[in-house]
Amino acid sequence: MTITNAPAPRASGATSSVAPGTRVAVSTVIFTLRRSAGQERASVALPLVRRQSDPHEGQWALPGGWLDIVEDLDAAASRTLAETTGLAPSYLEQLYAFGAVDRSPTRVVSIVYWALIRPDEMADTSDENVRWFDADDLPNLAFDHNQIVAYALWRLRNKVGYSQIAHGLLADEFTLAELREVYESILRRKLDPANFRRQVEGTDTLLPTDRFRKGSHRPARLYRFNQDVELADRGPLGVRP
Amino acid sequence: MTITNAPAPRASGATSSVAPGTRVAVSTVIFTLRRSAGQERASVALPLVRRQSDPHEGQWALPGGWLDIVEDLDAAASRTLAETTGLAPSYLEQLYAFGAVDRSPTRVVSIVYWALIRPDEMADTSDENVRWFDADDLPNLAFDHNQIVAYALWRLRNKVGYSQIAHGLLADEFTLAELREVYESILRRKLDPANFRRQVEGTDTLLPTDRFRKGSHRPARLYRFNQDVELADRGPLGVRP
DNA sequence: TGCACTTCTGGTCACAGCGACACTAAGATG
DNA sequence: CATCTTAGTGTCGCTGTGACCAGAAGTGCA
Repeated sequence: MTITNAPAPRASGATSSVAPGTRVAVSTVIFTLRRSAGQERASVALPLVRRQSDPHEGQWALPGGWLDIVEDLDAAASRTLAETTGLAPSYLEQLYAFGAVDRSPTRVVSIVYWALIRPDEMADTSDENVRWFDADDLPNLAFDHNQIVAYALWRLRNKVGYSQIAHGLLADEFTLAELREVYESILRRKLDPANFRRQVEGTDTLLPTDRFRKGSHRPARLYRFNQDVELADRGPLGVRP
Repeated sequence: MTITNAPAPRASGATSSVAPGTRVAVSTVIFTLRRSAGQERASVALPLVRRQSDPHEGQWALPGGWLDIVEDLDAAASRTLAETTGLAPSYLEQLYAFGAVDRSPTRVVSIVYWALIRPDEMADTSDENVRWFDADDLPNLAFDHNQIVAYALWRLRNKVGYSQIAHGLLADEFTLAELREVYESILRRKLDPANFRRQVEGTDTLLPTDRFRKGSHRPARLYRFNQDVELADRGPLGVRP
């Protein structure tokens, strides 16, 4: 294996012969749901930023940046997310650490997070260099970011089956049809409305309200996520947004 | 939050005023099964090394070391494991990246792996500074390593339910009773032999041989792990030992 | 107003998976 | 040879789930 190991200048006033150490970056795969015109279902979308500098300049890449020396990993991910979308995530979890020697010309270990944000809270970025892409229709990304997104998608589709993360894509109050549509969009298949209702009502994760959503046909009851259950979900680490 | 940020000398000939960057370490939680004398079930055990140098000197800690600049993360974990046990792991997977600012006096991001090795392949280390501990009865470890082990144990007990990792703790050929004992040790509860057989035979993960294990009472058929199935198990990343 | 249509909501039915448990097979032990 | 222990088979009842039916309650159009 050939390794291009171009020395990168360090920010401090070191002499020029300093060998570059391993640097730590933090990137985030930010998912939301987006309903494209004419599409039957909503689709999973994520923001990418166009690289302005040397490695892979001009290509699209995951939002991220260097880890600050006095910044926790989670905080760095939140910062990344805020700088891209201007929002706090409704869900944030560490995904994986990518550190293959040849994934970048200089040695970079990327701690990658994945996050969910609610479509209704989406600030429309007027930034030319930030664009939202369909997760299933991505261009060639910089570095190993295509592989990273594929893994994040796998985790999303996997975790939606046994976790309550779907609520991270909905507003405070929602109908069962809206919740079902989140699942259908992520899993890319239709779910039976009656069976879906039975399953989700079997758990204690939903609190029915006495309000209804009118407008289309028969009014649908609005539900609310049971906050008490949410915390037991994660493992002993308890990653908090 | 107070941060002790003692400068650590860099290996190269830099001037003394170089601020220390974030350093990357790799540690591994290595599990095996051990049957203590008088114990009914085998128990999960892991090796710890006594720290020889400054932070937390004398305390027990997970085996690990600095990430070499031309070394993949997986390779660093394998090296760690070899240096401790002298063996190649039968299972190796990345666990989590720990990077809280205050987890060490200097800024260290630890990429933690967890691994399984077969009890029968255990080389008994005569090293005074390496000792195997019961996972459920650990002393106070250095840094945040108690928390790390707790998380690794959670993952082990979780993953054994939906994955085939139990085979990582067995020899090539084994009886169903031996396989069941692995599950019982990890999950810390008895399993019904008949139901266990039905479940595990329902999958295509086991290949029956025509050999039997004699010695105790009625001879038990020896099984062999179906290698073809193993690969489909992991996600799109496919972490290989 | 009345009828068709859509969505919400509750219910039934058949089937698969699983825990509990009874029972047979076969070698070890004395 | 009788008894004990472990290996392996079969059965029963419960539960969760997919497929599907049917009534409830609105909208929209003739």
